[in-house]
Amino acid sequence: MHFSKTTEYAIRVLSYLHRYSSTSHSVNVLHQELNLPYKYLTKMMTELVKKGLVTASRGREGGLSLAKNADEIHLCDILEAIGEPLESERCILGFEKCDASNPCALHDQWAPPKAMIEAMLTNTTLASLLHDKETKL
Amino acid sequence: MHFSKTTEYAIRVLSYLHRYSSTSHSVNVLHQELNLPYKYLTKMMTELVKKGLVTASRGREGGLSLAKNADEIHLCDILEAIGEPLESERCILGFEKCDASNPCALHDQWAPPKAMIEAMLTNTTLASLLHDKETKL
DNA sequence: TTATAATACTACTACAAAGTAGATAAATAC
DNA sequence: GTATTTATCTACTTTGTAGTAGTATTATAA
Repeated sequence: MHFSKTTEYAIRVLSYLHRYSSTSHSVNVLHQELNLPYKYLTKMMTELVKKGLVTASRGREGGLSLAKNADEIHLCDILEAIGEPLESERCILGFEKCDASNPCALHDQWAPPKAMIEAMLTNTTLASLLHDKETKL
Repeated sequence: MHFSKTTEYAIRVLSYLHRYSSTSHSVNVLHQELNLPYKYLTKMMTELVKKGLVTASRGREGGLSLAKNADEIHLCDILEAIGEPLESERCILGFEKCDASNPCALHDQWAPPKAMIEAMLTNTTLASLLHDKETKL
């Protein structure tokens, strides 16, 4: 009942890119500032570039920055880019088909928390994360 | 953002033992009825016996049954026995220390869904799962 | 043009969860 | 007592995620 490490990393990196969006940042900087494994980060960022969430520029003064406005990037977009999509149709007990007409034993009990998680992931944007206070990334 | 396979299996098996609690059931029966891998199930059930959720009796007419009343077994007890505890203190972004006074970027947004999940897992008992209708296990 | 700072690629290792295989031990019906 | 049915133990294989290593490629500042 938690995010994958990769998802944690992606959210933190993209939040950082948004918070300090006046310039681009190299993988090395992200590695040091966020204390994430360098090599793993390069792979992940390459993936986020391919998925269109991040733009990369090479050479001196190059680096990474958000490819869209922060209010256009929802948490669910990040999960999807990482390969951990919402799976809103996925059954909590692992059944192939599970809905109100043919529910698993946990279907009804799981519905409210599930709806709340999905609402949070679809409504929360990068921009909305940093409004009130300085938070750690 | 999902349960481990082992947790899924455990919930299903314990629900089955409750629903058909008039008798005990061998691992082989559970394997066939619930379509779960036999050998994996034997390991898991041994663990649930050790943790005190299930009683096992050997020999002919032996098998497995619930060790407590179904209204005394909460979902969180199952998760804990399986080794996937609630981790209510665990930060959604993986930080060691994360609370209201020193929050991560997602702390506030995650709080409501988190509370709902925990309430569901602590309030739901095996007995409460099967009240209204026949559900699949 | 060239040194360099950066991304991008390919292949490997480490570890835990999931699943498999075979042998052993206990209880009971007969 | 014995055969059978059952749980239990030890060890192995598989698979996916996380993380590491080295190199190639690209862009740009000087």
